[in-house]
Amino acid sequence: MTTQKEEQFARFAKALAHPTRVLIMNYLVNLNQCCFGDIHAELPIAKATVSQHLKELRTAGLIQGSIEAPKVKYCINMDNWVLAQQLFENFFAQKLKIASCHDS
Amino acid sequence: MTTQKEEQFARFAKALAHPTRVLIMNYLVNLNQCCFGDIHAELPIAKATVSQHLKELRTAGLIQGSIEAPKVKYCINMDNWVLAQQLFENFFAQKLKIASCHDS
DNA sequence: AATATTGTTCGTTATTTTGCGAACAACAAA
DNA sequence: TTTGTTGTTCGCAAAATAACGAACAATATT
Repeated sequence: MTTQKEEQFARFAKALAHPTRVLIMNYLVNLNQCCFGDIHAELPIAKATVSQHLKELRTAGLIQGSIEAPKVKYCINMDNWVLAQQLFENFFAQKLKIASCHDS
Repeated sequence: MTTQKEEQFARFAKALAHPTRVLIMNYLVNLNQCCFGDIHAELPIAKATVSQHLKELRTAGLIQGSIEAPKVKYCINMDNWVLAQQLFENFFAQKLKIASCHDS
């Protein structure tokens, strides 16, 4: 069936499968520091929802957070960022052997 | 809020957010032709479920199918494959400005 | 015309996701 | 010690996803 690589790839893809989470990732990539409040301020949604999206990104390993009381600082998880980058690069690097279909 | 690019990125990511769909994509990338039955034969799941996954990939624009009675031939959608490739490449090409956090 | 092959669609069930407000926890500040 | 700030967790509701068998549709074959 599916390989470990495919499972991991799908896990990363799933974490990125929501516009809000993509926005959060883009936001984090372009900052050298930011806390929950900064992220929440960027979004038109309740803080409970923001917290939940952050949790999913954290669970997927794409970000990490540390407590700097009374704030919580978030950032990209370097190791997994690189891993995800490689997985997606490999995925799209595959040479297509297509005799393209018509229609859709 | 979220941009069109982010929306599209999330849509592609969502399509790739399930191991079975990743497997289907990898399978299609490496063949120059294949029909529903070939894909179904690769998977340990009911054909109704396979059909549903194919539909999602089709809706997301990553694949396309054409009828070659009585079979249905599937292949990668070139245009959107390239688009997705670019979106993911741009996403991961962003230079990180990280003062990394600790913990997780 | 009857039958077989190939996939899709329908209807159902179970699970997960998304979103919110309210309650809570942890710490800082007054 | 009381109050304020900052986030997380809880409980809930609505919607979407995943999976299946059965029924169906379209075309080949006999």
